[in-house]
Formats: sequence, structure tokens, C-alpha cells
Amino acid sequence: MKWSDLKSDTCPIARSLSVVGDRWTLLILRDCFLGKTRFDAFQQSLGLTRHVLAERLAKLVEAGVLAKEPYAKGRYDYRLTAQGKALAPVLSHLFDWGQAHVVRDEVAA
Amino acid sequence: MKWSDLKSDTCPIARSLSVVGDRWTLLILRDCFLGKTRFDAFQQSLGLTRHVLAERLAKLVEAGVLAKEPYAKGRYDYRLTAQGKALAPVLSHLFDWGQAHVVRDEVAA
DNA sequence: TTTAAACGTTCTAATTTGGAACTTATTAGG
DNA sequence: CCTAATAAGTTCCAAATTAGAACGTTTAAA
Repeated sequence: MKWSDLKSDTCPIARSLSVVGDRWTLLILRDCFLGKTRFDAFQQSLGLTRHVLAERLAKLVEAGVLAKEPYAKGRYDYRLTAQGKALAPVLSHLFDWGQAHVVRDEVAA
Repeated sequence: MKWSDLKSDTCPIARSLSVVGDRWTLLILRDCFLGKTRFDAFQQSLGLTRHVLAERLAKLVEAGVLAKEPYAKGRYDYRLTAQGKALAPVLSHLFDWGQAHVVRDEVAA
């Protein structure tokens, strides 16, 4: 199997990952759950490149996870759809697992 | 933030993804939950390169998600640890979400 | 009427991943 | 015992993805 063929896999986990399995995607969605809706807000919060952010947002909109709604001309809010909100349990368990099992690395001084 | 600095993030979701957020990692763990334990079994099941597989397995062992146990000289079983088994709810919800929300692409004939 | 903010796009460089062949050791078969 | 097949990597080069920074364009604010 190729990573790009995940969407035609019979396994639902593989299909989920075809949508949210790319680098940064689940962190973008975390920010959405935390109330962020703007391109620059995601970019500043996460520090990923604008290039990749634009690609990820477009893919999430295409997949129906986020909706792109203009709030002014040329400016948009990205909001979770019902389908996007349905990912809450995944992030919730990632939160629990990270808290329980992944010790935070010390940051260099 | 850089992807490689996720482990020092204060957010537990980010820290979880520092361990299981790389391409293929969650699918390797899915195979573990399905009972697979061998290098070649993962490789044949997933079709990722041996190079990447070796790197992912080493990282999962390092993180304490999998344990590498010799079953013969130079041959190993990779088994979920308690910490790895604790990821079951994450995969379970990815399964549910994929089933409910990601339509399978038709494969070319 | 400049200035700054929002949302991208574009470009090159660095990092990751893909694909295939090559090692080394181990077991299985004849 | 000799040969072939398995298992678990490693190595090397090419292709794809991501990083980093600058540039455009429209919109709102001072």
C-alpha cells in the first residue's frame, strides 16, 4: 500500500488517517476545538509553514471536516463541521494518553 | 514550534503526536492490536519501506509503546506494552470515525 | 494615504519517504 | 553437509514532503 492510497483501504482506521494522518493535521484540529478559526491564528499557534497550513486547511475543507466561511471579503473563518466535531473523542484520548504516558521533555535554557 | 519539538510542548495532545504522529505509526500499532508481531509481517501488511519501518519500530520501542522480544537469535517479536495497549481507545475512535465519515474510494480496475 | 493585518502563493533548501538491492544470521530441505 | 529460503535490518539514490523566508493582494485602521 502507498500512503496516498489509504483512502481506498477497507480498514476504517486507514481511511481516517487518509484524512487526519498527515503531519500537523490533528494539531490544527486541536486548535479548532480550542476556538481558533483563522489562518494566521493557526500559523502562529503551531509554527508550521503557511504553505503546509494552506494545503492542510484545503484538504480538511475538501473532506468536510472544516467549513470555510467568509467573515469579510478575502477573510475566512475555518469552523468544525459536525463531522469534524465527531473527532473529539480521538483528541480526547490522545490528551489522556499523552498526559498519562508521555513525559514532557525539558526545553533548553 | 517545530515538529521535532513536539515532545517538549505543554499540550498532552502534542506530546502524544510526538510519539504516534508520524506517518505509518498508528497503522503499525493497528497491526499490533490485530496480533502481528514481526518485522516482515508489518512490512508486507502495510507496504511501507523497510527503512522507515525500522525507524518507526525503534522509536516506538524507545518510547515504551512496543517491547522488542527475541524469539530466536536475530529474530524478534514486537509486542504492545501496557502503555501501548492504552492507545486502544484512540484507534477505536479512529475506526468509528472512519466508518461513519470517510467513504471508501473506489480502486482502479 | 500610509500602515498594518489577513490570507495566501512562490521560491529554494533541507528533511523524509520511497524503491530496490545488499548483508548477515538462521532455519529448513534434500 | 550443502543449498535455498526466511527474517531482520542496512545502504544507497531518487522522489516527495516540509521548512524558511519573501512576495502579492485585498481589506481595514490610523
